[in-house]
Amino acid sequence: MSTNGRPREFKDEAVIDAAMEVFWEKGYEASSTQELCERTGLGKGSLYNAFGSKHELFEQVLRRYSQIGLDRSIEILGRPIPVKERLRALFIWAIDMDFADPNHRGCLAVNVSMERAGRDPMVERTFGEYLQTLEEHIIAAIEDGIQSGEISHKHSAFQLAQLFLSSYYGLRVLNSATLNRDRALQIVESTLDVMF
Amino acid sequence: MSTNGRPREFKDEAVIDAAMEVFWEKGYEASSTQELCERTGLGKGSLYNAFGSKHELFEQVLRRYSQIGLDRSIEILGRPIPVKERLRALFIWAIDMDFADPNHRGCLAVNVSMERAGRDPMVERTFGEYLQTLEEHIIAAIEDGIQSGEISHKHSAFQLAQLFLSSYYGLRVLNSATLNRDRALQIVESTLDVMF
DNA sequence: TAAATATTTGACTGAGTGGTACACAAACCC
DNA sequence: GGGTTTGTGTACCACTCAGTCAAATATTTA
Repeated sequence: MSTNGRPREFKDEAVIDAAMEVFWEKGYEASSTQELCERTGLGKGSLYNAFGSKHELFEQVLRRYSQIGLDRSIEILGRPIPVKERLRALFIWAIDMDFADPNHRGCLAVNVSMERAGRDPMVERTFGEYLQTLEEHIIAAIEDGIQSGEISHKHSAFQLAQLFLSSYYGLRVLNSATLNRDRALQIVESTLDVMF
Repeated sequence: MSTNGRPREFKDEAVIDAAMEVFWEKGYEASSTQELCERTGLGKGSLYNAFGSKHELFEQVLRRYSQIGLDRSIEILGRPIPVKERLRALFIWAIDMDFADPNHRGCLAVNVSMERAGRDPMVERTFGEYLQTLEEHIIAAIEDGIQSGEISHKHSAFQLAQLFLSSYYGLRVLNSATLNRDRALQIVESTLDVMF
């Protein structure tokens, strides 16, 4: 094609990961380009040359975050254990994430979806696509459980998946305010207990 | 006490309501003092004289929002109808709020709790207190239902209340991304169906 | 009317914002 | 080596941010 120029001194992936930390801690608005530069190690010129704008960098961060979360969720939902245990594992993984960081920064995707609800089509689209894919996998897992007889067919897989998803995200909202791991685990048990 | 000076030309309540609209649309960070002044009709001096800082004004907004929501929730939970219908009414009221505004701004308290999760003790405290009070009233309503025989005592009121609350807030997260009223109503029916 | 007090106004501050311009550096191809 | 291309570092841009302040104004009490 064309001759090469000076090679980049960084890997895009590493920069996106570093930027992710900033957006995760501060949210979108409160993350300044200056801090983004400091934490990624890039100068402004490099950062803007490579990513175009704060918002485009943010888009890549959100896509990567969603992809990682989705990969992990799908892995958990595919484990060779009872479906109820897979759903419990998904809950517990989320709780571990919520309480892993000392300043309980929660879930980046949920945080920014709420922060920018109704004003950022990119965020709505990205989070919406993520949700749809996650839902499909949850429905599939529950359907497996119904077919194998593990789960009663009193409710449809679709109904149960919806209940799971709303409870799953509600839990994370509650975690941001109540900050109590044991309480979160109680909610998980209640939810699974009522669902099955 | 002391002699009066020039009287205020505004009612605090009206200013807080106007500021609420701004924070609701934009979130905390993205609401500028300038827009706050324009929409409240106050000059900067008056606003700072009366409320001290953007953050203190925000605190009053959040308190007022929570109080209004709590009053309404308690009213709904006290209606002389079956408990299941009260919980359904609470769900539907929330959905109506989420979809009332054309740019679906959602729930102010949830939005800012997520936006400022882990970085704003005032928000955590205010939302936490609100949640605790709401939970108490939901538990009381469900206990009524259990005692009257409307609800089976297969699960405790505490368990069911937790499931309701997580599903309730999860629904609002999902609403911010999927933007589909019918879908939200389906989730409500699924949740109530599985719960009872 | 005059003193005392509280509120309003809007210009102003210093720091910080996202983003740009451009000189310079480092690679490739001939 | 030149010529081209791309990346980097930094000074700089116009603008916005939250917050301040002194002067003007409106009220009550004396």
